[in-house]
Amino acid sequence: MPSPAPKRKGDTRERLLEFAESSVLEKGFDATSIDELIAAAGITKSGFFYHFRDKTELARALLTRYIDRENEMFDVLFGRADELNDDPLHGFLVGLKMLAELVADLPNGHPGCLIAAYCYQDRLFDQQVRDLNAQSVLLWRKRFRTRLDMIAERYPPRIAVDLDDLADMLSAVADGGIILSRVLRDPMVMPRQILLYRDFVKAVFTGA
Amino acid sequence: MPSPAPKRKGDTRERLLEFAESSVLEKGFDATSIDELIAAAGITKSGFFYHFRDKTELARALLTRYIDRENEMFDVLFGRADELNDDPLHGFLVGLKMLAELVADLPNGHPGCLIAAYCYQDRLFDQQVRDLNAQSVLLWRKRFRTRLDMIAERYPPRIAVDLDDLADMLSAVADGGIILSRVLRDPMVMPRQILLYRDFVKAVFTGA
DNA sequence: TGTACATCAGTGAACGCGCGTTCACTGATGTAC
DNA sequence: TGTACATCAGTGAACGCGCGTTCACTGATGTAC
Repeated sequence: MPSPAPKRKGDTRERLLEFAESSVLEKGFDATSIDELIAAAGITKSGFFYHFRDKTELARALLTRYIDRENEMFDVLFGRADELNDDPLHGFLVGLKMLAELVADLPNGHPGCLIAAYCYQDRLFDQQVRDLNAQSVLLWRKRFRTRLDMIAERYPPRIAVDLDDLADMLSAVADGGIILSRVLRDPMVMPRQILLYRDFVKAVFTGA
Repeated sequence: MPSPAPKRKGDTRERLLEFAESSVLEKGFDATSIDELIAAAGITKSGFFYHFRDKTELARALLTRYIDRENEMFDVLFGRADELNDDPLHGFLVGLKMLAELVADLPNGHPGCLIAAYCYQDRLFDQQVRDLNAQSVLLWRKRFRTRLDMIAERYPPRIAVDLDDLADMLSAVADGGIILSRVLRDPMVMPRQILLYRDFVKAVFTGA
């Protein structure tokens, strides 16, 4: 039953975060002014400070929201891939393909990685934010490392590589691919890099 | 013969660029104030505007300087690698190893890629800067693509990959590796990613 | 059911500071004749 | 060699605007009894 559009609680805050995220990815955190956010959201400045104690709280909220969303995306994606395959290697390869397609289907290309954006504005943030950043990258390393261990059990690697490095490489290729796509204004570069990483993983464990 | 330290022309400007570059890589362009640059260089604000018409001219100068330096670095590096090897594959592999060692030897890790920093502050810059950015990435693609073509002539690829993508992957892995290194505060992550890319190239052309 | 109070989601006005930029000026060095 | 002028590498003071932040206040909704 369709709820009759009640004044949704937390809606304004969510909209502020939404505007802020895309602005931060395009101009950086410092250049994202509170004025432009409230203009977009249609409230006054004091309204902003009702939702966020100060600008650094916005930074934190933005980052945790991003990390949570990204983790959920990986859960769903590789979860679905595993439902279709009970072989860990094939599940991973299918998941990577789905990831590439997901990004390829975005009309304007990947909107950008907040971790990367924050990383190049490091000094603007406090230790808490920097730690959140590091933690999330380590979590992805662990996530993919676990997966690679499972694969290596059944498929002894044909190429001797460090599996932590191979796990990291997905993050690296993704972040690097996003940068290339944005700079070249070619949305397809990033998904093609993901597929190239996929070729590498296949080569490591199957020799082709 | 040691020259008696004449008042070096262009010295102040160069120092301004030096301070600016490291500040931009740490905080971003917008958060890098002219005040902090002149404080570091020991001149007044008007002195800055003698060297640069406005802040966007600083942005341009910073970027062209960075691109030129990076290109020269690649010339020297792969030039030396080729002197030691007349096989194009081995020359490339040696060059990649030298690149990894170069970065591994930096005491504080890689200082960051200006292309990436600018990319995440896109909206702050004019079309000229964005075009410079894109051009330099295309130049690296071409540089490495040419190299890969030479290799492919002698070593028919064992793994079917697009050579433009494989060329791009070096940039992607480098930029992504820099981000991981910075976020994790582990300088070795980036060189290890370069070496992993090296393993992939070797696998593509030799099957191991 | 009515009343009292609390909470939610803001408004409106004011603040001071830092920022990029402009302008008229200057003292030392270089160049033409 | 001396003089006139030009260029180089800045100085010093002032500008206005935008920024993040604060503070007292408000009108609508929710909750206790």
